[in-house]
Amino acid sequence: MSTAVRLGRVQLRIMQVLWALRRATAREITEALNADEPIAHSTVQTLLRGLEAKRAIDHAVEGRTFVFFPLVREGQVVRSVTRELLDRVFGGSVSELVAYLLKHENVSTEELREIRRIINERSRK
Amino acid sequence: MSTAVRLGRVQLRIMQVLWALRRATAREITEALNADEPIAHSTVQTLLRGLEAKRAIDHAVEGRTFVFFPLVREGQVVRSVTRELLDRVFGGSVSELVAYLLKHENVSTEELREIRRIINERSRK
DNA sequence: CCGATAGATTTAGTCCACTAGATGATCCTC
DNA sequence: GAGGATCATCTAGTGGACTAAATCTATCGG
Repeated sequence: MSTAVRLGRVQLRIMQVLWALRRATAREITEALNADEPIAHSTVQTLLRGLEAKRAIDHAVEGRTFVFFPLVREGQVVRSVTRELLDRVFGGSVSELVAYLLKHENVSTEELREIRRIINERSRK
Repeated sequence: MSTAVRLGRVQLRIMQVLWALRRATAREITEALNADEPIAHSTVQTLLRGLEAKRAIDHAVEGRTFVFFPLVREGQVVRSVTRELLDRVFGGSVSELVAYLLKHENVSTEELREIRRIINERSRK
């Protein structure tokens, strides 16, 4: 079973930037993050080293710059973090989670239609 | 907007015991947790004080014992932790999360039927 | 070559969850 | 009332995420 891929809040943000850009310098990542919330470049650099230490990313040297890229796929992380919620809070029951979402989260009619479509598609298989 | 109710892994476990039992002594909580994973009683006591400090629980003195009970409702915590996943990973889109669940998590036919039922019920409103 | 600049690395500190031993208070039994 | 059991509190340490200043290093323009 692949490694658990445990990430902190900002670490996840960084991974998302990396998944979107496929490869990016520390500076580019800092700027992308700063579009949402202020963060010091040095902080980003520290977190990048942390991510590298846990083998979530790696870097290539390009001229005098490091270009970072993801080692783990987005799917792996989405899976482990979703499973965590599912197991811890909803006893592993997908239908309980779906029931909760439909009952307590605002879902637009388009979203509802979309969900219905997904279910039909799924049933057909 | 009510407080964020931020809990650690074991803290959540404790809250779940408390929600189930409505009220329990530290000893009872330790035993309940030890059914799943080993944990020292003193650790549980420390965590209980932490939960009390953040106003998630309170206690009443009963004889020479503390009887703990929840102050926050399960719904509040479920909501905040679900929202967190929804926002951080699925861009706040319920249908994306549902799509992910149906595509990547094993869902039994009974579960699928159940989900379909929930949707129909929801649509009817 | 020299300074400015941009990047990488080192170092340090905060905060929080979690862990658990040691100590102290209280009660129950004999 | 002495000894043992039970419970609460105190103290301390680990580890991880996050923060950012300070420092080192290499390159480029002149």
